[in-house]
Amino acid sequence: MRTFDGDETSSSADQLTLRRTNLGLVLRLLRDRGPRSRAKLAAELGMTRSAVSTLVGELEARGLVRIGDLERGAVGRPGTSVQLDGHAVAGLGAEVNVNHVSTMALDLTGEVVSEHKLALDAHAFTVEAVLDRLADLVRQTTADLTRRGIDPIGLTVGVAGLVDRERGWLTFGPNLDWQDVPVHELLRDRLGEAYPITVENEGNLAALAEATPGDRDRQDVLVLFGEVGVGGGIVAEGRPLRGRQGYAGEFGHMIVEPQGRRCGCGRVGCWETVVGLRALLDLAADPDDQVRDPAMAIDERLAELNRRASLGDTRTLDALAQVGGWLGLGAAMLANALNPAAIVLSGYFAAVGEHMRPAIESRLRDGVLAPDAGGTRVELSTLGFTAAVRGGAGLSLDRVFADPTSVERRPVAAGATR
Amino acid sequence: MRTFDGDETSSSADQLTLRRTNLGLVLRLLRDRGPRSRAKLAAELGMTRSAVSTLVGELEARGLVRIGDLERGAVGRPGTSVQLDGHAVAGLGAEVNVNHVSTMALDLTGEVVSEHKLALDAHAFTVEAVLDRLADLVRQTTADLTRRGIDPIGLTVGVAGLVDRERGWLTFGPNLDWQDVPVHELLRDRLGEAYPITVENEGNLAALAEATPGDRDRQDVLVLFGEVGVGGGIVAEGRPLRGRQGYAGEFGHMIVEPQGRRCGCGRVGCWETVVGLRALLDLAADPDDQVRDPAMAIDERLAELNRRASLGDTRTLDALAQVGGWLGLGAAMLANALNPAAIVLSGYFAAVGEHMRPAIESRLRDGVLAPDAGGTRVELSTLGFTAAVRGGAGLSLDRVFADPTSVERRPVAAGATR
DNA sequence: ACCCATTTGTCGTGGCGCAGCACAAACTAG
DNA sequence: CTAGTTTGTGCTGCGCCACGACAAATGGGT
Repeated sequence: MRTFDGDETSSSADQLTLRRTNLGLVLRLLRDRGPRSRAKLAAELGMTRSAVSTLVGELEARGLVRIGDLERGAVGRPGTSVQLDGHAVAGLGAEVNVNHVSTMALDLTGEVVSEHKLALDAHAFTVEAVLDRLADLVRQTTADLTRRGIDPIGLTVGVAGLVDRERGWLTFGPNLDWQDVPVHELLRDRLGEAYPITVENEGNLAALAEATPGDRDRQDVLVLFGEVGVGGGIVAEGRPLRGRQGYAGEFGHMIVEPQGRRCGCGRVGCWETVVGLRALLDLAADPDDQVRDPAMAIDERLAELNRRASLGDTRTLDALAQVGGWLGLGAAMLANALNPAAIVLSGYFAAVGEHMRPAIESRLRDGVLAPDAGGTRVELSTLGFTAAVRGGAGLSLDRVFADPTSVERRPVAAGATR
Repeated sequence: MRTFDGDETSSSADQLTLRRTNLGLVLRLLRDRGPRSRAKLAAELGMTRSAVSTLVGELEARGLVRIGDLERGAVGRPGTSVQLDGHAVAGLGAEVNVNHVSTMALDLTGEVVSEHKLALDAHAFTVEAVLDRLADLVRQTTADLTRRGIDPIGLTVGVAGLVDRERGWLTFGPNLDWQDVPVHELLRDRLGEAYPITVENEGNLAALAEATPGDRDRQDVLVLFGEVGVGGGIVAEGRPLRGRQGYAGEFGHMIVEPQGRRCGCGRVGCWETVVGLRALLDLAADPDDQVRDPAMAIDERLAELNRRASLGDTRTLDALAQVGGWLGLGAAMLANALNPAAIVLSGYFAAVGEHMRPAIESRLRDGVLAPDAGGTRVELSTLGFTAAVRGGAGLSLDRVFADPTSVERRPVAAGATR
């Protein structure tokens, strides 16, 4: 049984909607299961071959798919493979973080087309100045696209903080020390209206980057992102869980140790006081240790901790086990509440995660009521600090997969082969 | 922009799907916003009046709506009001709990058509015997419907424990002391295949009962259910959040006090050790107090506590404040993670909730990072122990709202007025 | 009492999109 | 080289909604 989704403001469906739906269905099938012939598409979608042919024809006219090689079967006429074509459009992602601003462009096939990053201490600049830099980066990215003849289809901006998506405001960003910033408006002023701009919470975008569309086993994902602060994002049934006001995913301030240490937010016993980067460094090293030297890059400090752990240094191992235990405790609470397929550790958690994993998994197994921890796996992110921009670019692309008619038909190039 | 929802196994959309969608759209609009004329429906859905007319005609032929009174406007021809008709179909809900089995039937308008309950100590019977009793109750309920000429459209069974929805099994039910029970199959054997039977987690159903379809402010709801054990359910964007294996909502075993008391599940410091009914009774009364007498009904014991609290008994008030504080702590953690519009207290929490509310709300405000607790309200459920069956019946009805063509056309009654 | 503006509901026509069917094209097996 | 199989593309038909026209039903003004 199928229905249109009825969550948006109710607006009826007509023939055009039907077309849009089926175009999107074909496009998503090609994304999720790879290139295949029109006949196979028809069989898998339960349509006739003729209907699929016209759909593929329209997608081709919009530059979204192209006809590829022949597909030989056992017997019979070979089919012509249809595959996603990344040369028409790309989705843009951008991020405003405390330490950097960055952008990424993904084409329809998920390939990175362009990537830019600028280290930047957000505290040292005004909001306007930071967004100026970000806009510069976005312009560089779109210039890369223009050079290749690719159209930017949308920009999704991830910011560290609480986002009001409807207005496109960052309402509360304690780490950036921003408050009530109309990010959407400020960026539109700088970048124009050539493509839609969406503002999202960084954690949600990172979580989306870890979820894989179409893969049933990667539709319910929880991302835990550790730096000095701890945040995250939730993807449930393939969709970001934002909550009523878009504030979901603020895991760092769950209170896990009521008699514990004071947190930067003013409360006592927040989860990030025991699993944040500072907690690990406090446990693993004396104040004069090099790994606590602010002048040293965080990556290098984490590498040094990994080196010590690999050499069997007990203090380091104990510290990692202790933080891992706390991490596992919180992970277990979230797993009891949400039963995700995977909890993905990102940020510094990923960097030293291999050594924390035993402690985390043991606490998770012990702490989750469902047998076998409800099937929740612990994974280390491989996306590093690009998770949010990647998720943003992916979210921008979703518009095309939901409605391929949002991409214009291209002029009929007479015998154009490339 | 609209699309078909693409989460189910991909299957393409045709004209019939289009019709189904628009029929459902009309039906849901009538449910969510009440009776209105065809012309108003057309304006709100962005369709033509003629299209709406045929849709309403078809819904009428299926007995789902009926033509009501005239609707006078300021000027012009008055419209005829179209409204949901509850006389054709009803959704069934059922529940297997430790202390009772129960059923409920809701008609399309949400009215209770039939309700049955049987007190029953599940531990004293075999699985088969308990389901025999439940099946009896369901048969009584459908008999009530048949007497009125109403068709049962589906049955949703809520069970206390972890449910594998695809197979319809209760995989793990510690409170019932059931394990790997093929509930779906056992009930189908007893009730036949006249209507589809679905098995769901009790907490999810209770949460669905608290959420209101169509109301934007009641689409993200968290239900906390307190008895001896503590459970709950999550509704996000109007849909139950079940997690990868359907185990989401097991809040009672989140570990909040690592050095605390041992829980019935074998772990230490589970939330239910500090907010479960036993914790409240331990704090509020000496062992020989009447409110701890197992012979006394729980409702009466709670009423006695409420009475003492209202009279200003400090020990009772302190106990409620302390449990309320722990309740608020857990609520804050969940609110940080999920940012619901409302946290609904159910079970015994609702019974004594008025006296715990100040403590809960204070902890919630303090413990949630988002300003003003992210807009999360604390509410007391008024549904009592019927929440799960009501949610189940509502979920059964959802099939009709999603696809009205699943209800058969009725024979054309020649001028049958009644 | 009558006319007019306004709104409602219905009917007929047209366009669009998919299903069903027929058919040519392209291949394998023997 | 033929038979059998599979693929992709026309063509026709049907269902559904948009659009426009029209009759029906009302209130307000004269």
